[in-house]
Amino acid sequence: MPGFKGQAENSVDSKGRVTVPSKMRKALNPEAEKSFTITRGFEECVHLYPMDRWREMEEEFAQLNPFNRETRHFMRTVLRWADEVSLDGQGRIKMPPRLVEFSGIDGTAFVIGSLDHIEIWDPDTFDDYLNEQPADYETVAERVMTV
Amino acid sequence: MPGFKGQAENSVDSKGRVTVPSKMRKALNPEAEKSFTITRGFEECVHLYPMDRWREMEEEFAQLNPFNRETRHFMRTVLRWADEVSLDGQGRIKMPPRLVEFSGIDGTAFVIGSLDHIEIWDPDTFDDYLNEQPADYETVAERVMTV
DNA sequence: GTCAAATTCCCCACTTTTCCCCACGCGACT
DNA sequence: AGTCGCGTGGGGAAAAGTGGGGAATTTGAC
Repeated sequence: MPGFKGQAENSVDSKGRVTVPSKMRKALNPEAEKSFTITRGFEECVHLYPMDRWREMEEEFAQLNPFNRETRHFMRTVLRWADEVSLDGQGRIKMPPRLVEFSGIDGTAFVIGSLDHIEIWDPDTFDDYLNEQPADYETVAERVMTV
Repeated sequence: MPGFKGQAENSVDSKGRVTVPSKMRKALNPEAEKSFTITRGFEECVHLYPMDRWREMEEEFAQLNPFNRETRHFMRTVLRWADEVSLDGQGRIKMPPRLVEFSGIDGTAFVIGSLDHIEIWDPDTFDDYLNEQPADYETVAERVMTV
């Protein structure tokens, strides 16, 4: 089963609904049953995990030590922003208002397929993010992909 | 069975009743039979454990060495604050007055799903907690999730 | 032991939000 | 030119959260 890839710029209507690009919907595992966990990602974006993948994440979280202060801070952040959403008949999800606000989205969402999850950005925020990067693509690639 | 996640800001009425968010109620194991153990948590919050999960915790406590001074202190703290509560027909629990006072809750409760348990905070106290955190989310995530 | 007061429990009613269904427009491919 | 798939918008039904009242049970005092 292939991972998520590609990008799209879709509208976010007044009810906070965003269409999940059809190509990404086709990459969904039937096991996920059209439902996702949506939560805060890194660098002002929102992460969308298909249910089957989220289950695995939960198991990883459950292994962490709850008596460690930083673990608690981490868990509280990931989990309190998390919410369960499902595709409606039109292939859309409803973004919780607090995640719309967090990501700075206003009318338009930039959707990126990212293997096991989908990222949702405000288009302008994503541009800024790209411009902030100190190293160019080739340099980063070399560092990341060199063992 | 999915863990608890998400957040809500629900009212605490004059009788000390708080609605457990419906999404969290749906994540309950039928085995828990709508009853919980409520007790003192860490950092001025209150913890709510579904009965089935609390049973497991009790077994873990029973493994501890009762001839160790700190073990005794730990057990006395967890257990003396603990109380059993159940959902009413509207999906609410009644918070024991001493836990309302302990957490500083006054009219509004901030409820957070945290996998195997639910956390209940005073909203202002939770804000303070967040502001006290020395490291940001990205940094903490990298430290916690890097093996 | 009895009564009064307070607390708990359970039921009903209201308001707001959420969810689900239906209908439309655009573009691409046949 | 028609059809199919995809993305977009709105309206009505259902559910979630909130507040209050009355019966039953417990607590404490006399």
